[in-house]
Amino acid sequence: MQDTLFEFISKYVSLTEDEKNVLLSLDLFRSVKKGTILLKEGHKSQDEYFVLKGCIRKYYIIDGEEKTTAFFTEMENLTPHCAINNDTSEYFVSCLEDTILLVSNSDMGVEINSKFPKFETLCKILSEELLAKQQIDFDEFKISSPEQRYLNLLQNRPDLIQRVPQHQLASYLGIKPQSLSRLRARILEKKS
Amino acid sequence: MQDTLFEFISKYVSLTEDEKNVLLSLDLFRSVKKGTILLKEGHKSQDEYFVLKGCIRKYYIIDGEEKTTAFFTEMENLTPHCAINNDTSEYFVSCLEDTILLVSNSDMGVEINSKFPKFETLCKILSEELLAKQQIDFDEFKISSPEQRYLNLLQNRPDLIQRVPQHQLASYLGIKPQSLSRLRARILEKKS
DNA sequence: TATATTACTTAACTTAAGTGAACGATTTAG
DNA sequence: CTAAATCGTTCACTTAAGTTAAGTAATATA
Repeated sequence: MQDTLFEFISKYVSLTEDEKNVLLSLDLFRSVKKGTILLKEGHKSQDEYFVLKGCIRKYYIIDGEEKTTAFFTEMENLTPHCAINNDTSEYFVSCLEDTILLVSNSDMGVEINSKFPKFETLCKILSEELLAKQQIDFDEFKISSPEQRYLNLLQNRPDLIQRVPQHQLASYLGIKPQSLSRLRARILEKKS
Repeated sequence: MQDTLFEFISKYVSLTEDEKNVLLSLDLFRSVKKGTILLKEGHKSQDEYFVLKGCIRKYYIIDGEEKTTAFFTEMENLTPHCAINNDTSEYFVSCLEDTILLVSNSDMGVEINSKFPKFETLCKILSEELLAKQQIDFDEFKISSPEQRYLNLLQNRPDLIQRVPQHQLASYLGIKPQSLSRLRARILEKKS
């Protein structure tokens, strides 16, 4: 598991054995069972999550209804808004599958940065990349219809469609589960 | 005009007179007329834009139709994706009003960083803030209907509704201009 | 100033999403 | 293992957005 992490990091910055050991010594790895809620609405937490294996999900509860706005899978990072603003969370984060996470917080960030200065460079690159990716995703969402969004997802993240329950996918696409069922049926009809 | 810039920056990092002079010496200020196209689809550019006064707009042209995905007004920054990836742009950027911009590119970034190290800190804070803001905006967009999106905009950015043409607003809300007209009429009816 | 173009609204009609309900098929919990 | 709850699909019906077209107002252009 550590190896996948080091492999991922080495795409961005080179790592010495010493630096690898620093990372390991911090004991950041956590195994969490499917269904575990990592963060609850109204709660405070400084933790941020980097997914090594598995899938976590971010969702709001509006009028008693879950609204899923994001999934994070292998090598994706979720830094909850409340951790940045030192505020209470507006949303939930839970595990969709048994998941292995790297859980860090800003205290650790300070420690990591002192022992491992490249870490700051890494964070900068990752957050720039994330920002760019998010802008594109947002643009694509805005300019697409629900059906186009589903087709895009099928192209870009076919794994999600397999591993995520339909009703959560629907909400992620901005529609109701029934509409997603119908939309899928419609697409199949068109093909034939 | 410089004063508004310094005032804005001083919210994040303190500025000495020397540093102010460094910034001014770089000659970053540009006045651009309404309608000017700053970036075209298919073109390359390293420039990024910080709006001091006025409004710029980011839009795609899909099947000959403009799809507006963002507006940037006073004290907001647009770093085009193509400037990060050194790629050709997928979208256009144009001026909605006569606008005063701060135009910078990564070459200047190097120069600024050497003469003015705090600049890096400033950029980091701003991009973190922007990332957080974008995530919230995206979430809000996903969990809202077009009507709710319009009402949110009315709450959060009433200035946009005044200064932006309806058909661009519509596309920004993810709907057609006719639907926006109808939606507005519907809201007025409900109120009475 | 006259003319052309563009912007906004309204209307009628079409298409797709929301809603409520029903039905098996899974999954979960006792 | 069984009962209960949840999930996914389908249906009929409602509501809202897309489409096409028309008309008026505002703006830009010659």
